[in-house]
Amino acid sequence: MRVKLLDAAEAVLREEGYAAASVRRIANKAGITHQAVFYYFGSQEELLLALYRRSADQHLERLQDALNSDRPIRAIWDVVRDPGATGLGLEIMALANHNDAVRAEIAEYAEKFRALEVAAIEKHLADRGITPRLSPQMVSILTNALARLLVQESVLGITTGHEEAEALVEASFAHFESRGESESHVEPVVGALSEGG
Amino acid sequence: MRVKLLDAAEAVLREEGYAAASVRRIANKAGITHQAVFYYFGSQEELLLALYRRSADQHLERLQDALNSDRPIRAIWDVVRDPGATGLGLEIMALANHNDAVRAEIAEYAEKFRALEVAAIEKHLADRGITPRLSPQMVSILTNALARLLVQESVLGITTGHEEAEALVEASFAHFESRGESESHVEPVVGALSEGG
DNA sequence: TTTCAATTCGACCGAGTGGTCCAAAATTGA
DNA sequence: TCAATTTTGGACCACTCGGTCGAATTGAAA
Repeated sequence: MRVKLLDAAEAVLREEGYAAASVRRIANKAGITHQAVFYYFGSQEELLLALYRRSADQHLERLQDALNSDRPIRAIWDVVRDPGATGLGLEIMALANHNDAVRAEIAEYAEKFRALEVAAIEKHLADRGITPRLSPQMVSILTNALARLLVQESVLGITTGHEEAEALVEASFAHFESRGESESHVEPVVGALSEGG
Repeated sequence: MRVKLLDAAEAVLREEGYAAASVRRIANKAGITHQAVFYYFGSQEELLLALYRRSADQHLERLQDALNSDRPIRAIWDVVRDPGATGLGLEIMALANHNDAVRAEIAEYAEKFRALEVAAIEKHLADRGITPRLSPQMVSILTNALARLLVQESVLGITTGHEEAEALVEASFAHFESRGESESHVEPVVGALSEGG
C-alpha cells in the first residue's frame, strides 16, 4: 500500500508538478481515500520525503551498477542523462527550495552521489593507468552539469548544439576507454534522480 | 501598478515557490486586493507570463552589456552564475514543465540567450585571433551548464569541488583573454574534456 | 461642476486544501 | 473463531483557490 501510494505520488509529481501533489489527488490516483495517506505517512510532507528517499535510493543503486560496469564513466553518463529522472528532479529541487526538510535530504544524497561517481571514476582511471588532466571530481561535476542542461533543454524543445556536445562527450569516453576493453552494455534506466536537479 | 504587481509576483515566486504564487497572495504582497490582478492581467497565467517576459528581458539586457564588455566571456559567466536569477529560473522551469504557454516562452528566450552568447564569444575570439578547440556554442553550453550546477548546489549547501571548478573556469578565462599568438591554445576546460582528462 | 472612464471594493461562487475524528466494515493471522 | 490490523465512509473544520459581478469610488478633462 505504501508502495502504491508512492507510485501515485511520483506519477502526480511528474505529470502535474508539486503544486498539484495534494494528498487527495495522490490518494485518488492510487485508488484510495485520502485518510489512508495520513494513516500510512502521517502527513503530506512525510509522503513527499518518503518519495524522494525512494527515488534517491533507486538512483543510488543505478550508480552502484555503473560503478561495477567496465565502462563506468559512460554508464554514469547514461544514468545521469536519463530524462525520466530530470522531470522528477526538477520538481523536487523546486520543492526543496522552500522546504528545509526536503532540502536537507537532497543535500545529503547529492554528496553521496558525487562521492560514488568520483570513486568510480578514480578506480577506472587507476585501473587503466590513465592520468587525467581533470580531477575525477571535475569529471563528475562537468558530466552532471552538461547532462542536466541537455535534458532540460530537450524538454523545452531546444537541441541546438546538442549533437556537438554529445560528440564531445563521446570523444571523452573513447579516451577513457582507451586501454583495450570488452564490449559492455549498460541498460537505460528510468526514474533516476540526479542529485536533485 | 502593473510593475508593483510584477514585483510582488517575483518576490512570492522567489520566496515561496510557484505553488504559492496565488493571485491573492501576490495581490496581498502588493498591498491591493486580488481583483486588481484580474483587472490588470486578466488571469493568473497572464500575470506569470508577463513576469517571465520581464525577467527574461532583463536577463537579455544583462547579456547585451556582457557582449559589449571587453571581457565578454567572463561577463557572461558572472551574469549566468547570478544566484538571484537561478532561484527564479528554477521555479519558472518547474512551472514550464506543466504549462505549455510558459514552456513555449522559455524555449523562445533560451534560443535568444544562446545566440547572443555565441555571437559574443565568436566576436571576442575573432578579435583576438584565438582559434578555439571548442566551438563558441560549446563554450556557451558548458559555461551555462557548469554555472547552473554550481549555483544550485550552493543553494543546497554543497560546495565540494566548487573551488576547483571556479579555478578551472578562471584558467579558461585567462586563456580567452590572452592574445592568440602562440600555436598551442588549449582552453583548459575544453582540452581536459576532449583529452579525456 | 459635471461627465466619463479608470480603478477599487465587497460579496459571492464552486471547488479544493491539509488535517481530524469516529464508527463501521473488510481483511488478515493465529 | 477471535482479535488485531487495515481500510473505508462520512462528516467536519478553517482556510485558500481562481474567477466573476456589480456597485462604489476616484481622478482628470471639459
